[in-house]
Amino acid sequence: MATMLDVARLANVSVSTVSYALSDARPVSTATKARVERAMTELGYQRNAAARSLASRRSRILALTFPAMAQGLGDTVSEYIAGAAEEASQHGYHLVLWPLGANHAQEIRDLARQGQADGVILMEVGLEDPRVDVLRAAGVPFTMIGRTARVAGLSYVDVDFARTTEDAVAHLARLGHERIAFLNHSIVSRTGGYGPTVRADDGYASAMRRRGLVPRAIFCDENPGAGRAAMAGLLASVPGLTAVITMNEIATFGAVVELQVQDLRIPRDVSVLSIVSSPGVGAMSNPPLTTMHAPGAELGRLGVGSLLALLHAGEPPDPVLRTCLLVPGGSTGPVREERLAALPVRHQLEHSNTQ
Amino acid sequence: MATMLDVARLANVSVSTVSYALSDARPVSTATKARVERAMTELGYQRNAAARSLASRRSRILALTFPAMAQGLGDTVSEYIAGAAEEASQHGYHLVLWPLGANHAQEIRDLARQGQADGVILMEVGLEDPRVDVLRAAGVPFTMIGRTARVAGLSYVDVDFARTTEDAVAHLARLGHERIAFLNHSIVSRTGGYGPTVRADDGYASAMRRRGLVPRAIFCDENPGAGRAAMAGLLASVPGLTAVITMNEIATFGAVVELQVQDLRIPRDVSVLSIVSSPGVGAMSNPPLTTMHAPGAELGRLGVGSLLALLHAGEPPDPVLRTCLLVPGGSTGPVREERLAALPVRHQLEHSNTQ
DNA sequence: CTAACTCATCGAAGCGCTTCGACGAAGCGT
DNA sequence: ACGCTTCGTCGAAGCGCTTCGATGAGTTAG
Repeated sequence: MATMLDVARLANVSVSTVSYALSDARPVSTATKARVERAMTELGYQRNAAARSLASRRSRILALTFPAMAQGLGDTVSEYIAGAAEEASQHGYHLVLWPLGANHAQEIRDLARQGQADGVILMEVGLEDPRVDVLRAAGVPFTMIGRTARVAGLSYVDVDFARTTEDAVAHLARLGHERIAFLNHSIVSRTGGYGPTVRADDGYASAMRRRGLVPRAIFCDENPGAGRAAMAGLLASVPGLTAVITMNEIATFGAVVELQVQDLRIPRDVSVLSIVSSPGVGAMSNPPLTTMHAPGAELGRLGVGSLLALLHAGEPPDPVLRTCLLVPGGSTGPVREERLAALPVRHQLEHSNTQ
Repeated sequence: MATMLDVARLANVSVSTVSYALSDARPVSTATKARVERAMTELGYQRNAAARSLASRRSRILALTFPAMAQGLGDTVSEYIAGAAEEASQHGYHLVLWPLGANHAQEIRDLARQGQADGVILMEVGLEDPRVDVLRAAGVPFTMIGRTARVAGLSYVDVDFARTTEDAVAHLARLGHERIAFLNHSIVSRTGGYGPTVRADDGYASAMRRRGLVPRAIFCDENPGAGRAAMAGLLASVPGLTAVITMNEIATFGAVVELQVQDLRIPRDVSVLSIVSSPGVGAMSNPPLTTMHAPGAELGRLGVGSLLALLHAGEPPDPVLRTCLLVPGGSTGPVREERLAALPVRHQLEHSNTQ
């Protein structure tokens, strides 16, 4: 491997000039820069990362902790990663993923203190996330995607669940729906304080009540079977149900099947709106689902942006919330009079769970 | 951050002794080692990674290139990552994931030449993978999970598709099945030369022919809708079909639904065997699918092992193939006489495709 | 009792870069 | 024409480790 000294010799300049030519930290004449560049390509030169980090005291690496979740990763996570990687490389940083979950707080801290990364991005943050305290105590710069219960002084970007659920309910209400159910993530995630589950549940309930409608939320494991069962449960307990908002991609597959099996047409009989999802996943169903697209790539970019701001300014930048945008598909439509008319007397709808 | 010099002073030894105490490259008396360790914990010392890499000329980092596939990641990939990470850390290495696909060959090479990693593991290798030539030409040590068409001199670990498909057919044949179809990955992956698709297709066809049975393979996109359609197609074109082997997790969900919709019971009427999958995913269906479990974690470990062997010996170690193990579930059972008896005359089964 | 080793430790020389201070050579206002 | 900046460049001092050769003390063989 050629070193900077080799380049300097070949270009007839000093090592420091080569360094400045590369970094633009001091002016270098265009003629010199050209000679340096020619020498570099001729030698196939690549700057040694270790020497660079050692001398400059920063690795130019950002780490994204990567939950190797049992459930596998969806579209959204992939988008997030791609967005983050792109933003990082535009700023001369390199994004790496660390396959370390929420229970590896110490390990994350140690790696950061070894200088393996200049900052860390935490994904899948719980309302009480042990990593936050550990990293804060160690002075490791970090940003979260998602957020803990107490966010004072922390840097984060997240989906605006309040706004997203409000928009979801608004979309359906505008189409005349009133009996709108919500199929959420698992009850375990709710009791475990997983932010999206909790915030979406709250947001949905508020949005419904604000309109004088009765919320009907159900929690559901992330698999098609549970989705079918949950949908069946909703149909049995909510007569005249005309719309369901889902925030559980895999379960939504099952829910759609159950509707088909019960001979209910989408969207003629029941509208389905899949939120915090993506049109790509929505397209897997028939009809393609109307979705509210999670701003994955954008959050990825913003997350990296926040971390870099924190790194350079030392101050946590303002948090960022982004709402999901409605992407019309074929699964939501106006409520049909027939279905409403077929209703018995008014029901008492309640908040309930299934595992 | 405390440096090694701080530790040395506190422990009243030289810097080199601290280094030897940490690395065991030379003997250090137990008394001294104890003093050094005490000093380290007292100072909360962490070895600086950059200095270490620079001085020793190796980063002790292995990179796993990580296809941020549109389709998201399944269980198997997660298992693979976890296995690889564990094996790496047992050998004092750190596994990082690089979100770079098959079209980022140059970038992977450059990062390696900057010393960002000592070696690279390639996932999702195609039969003609551009990364292989680039990395080989640059002298970057690498191992593959999966393999190219020509594997001479290359280091790889892979699923033994020939053996796995043979075992799958054998399992069903033992239960009396003869009309066994195969639901594979997409036709695009087949024509694109994606190894698993091609090798499983070949293996299945051979296993069938070896028994005098007629192969009936269908290719299918990775979504539930396509799975339903594919299953419907198979049922229509293969009268008396009693078993289907699937190697397409998401499509399998759809296939199972189609069977239910057509009122065919699993496994009474049709057996379903999901290969190169995992019991976890199988459990998402009802009944839980009998699966052939992809040896994800083991391949992860072996992949890292191969790469480390390559790094230390300089010679590519012998390739490793691992078969998938049958994990009984509730979706395969003996063929029923009634269904066989209901058959019309013998059919000609052919090899065909759907998108 | 001494030559020949082994053990435990130390000092110093880098690893390949960044960055600071210095220094001529221009350029500029007056 | 004078000091003053600014520009372009250089040399040297590290960054925090690893690793090599050297050294003295303790052991063992003959």
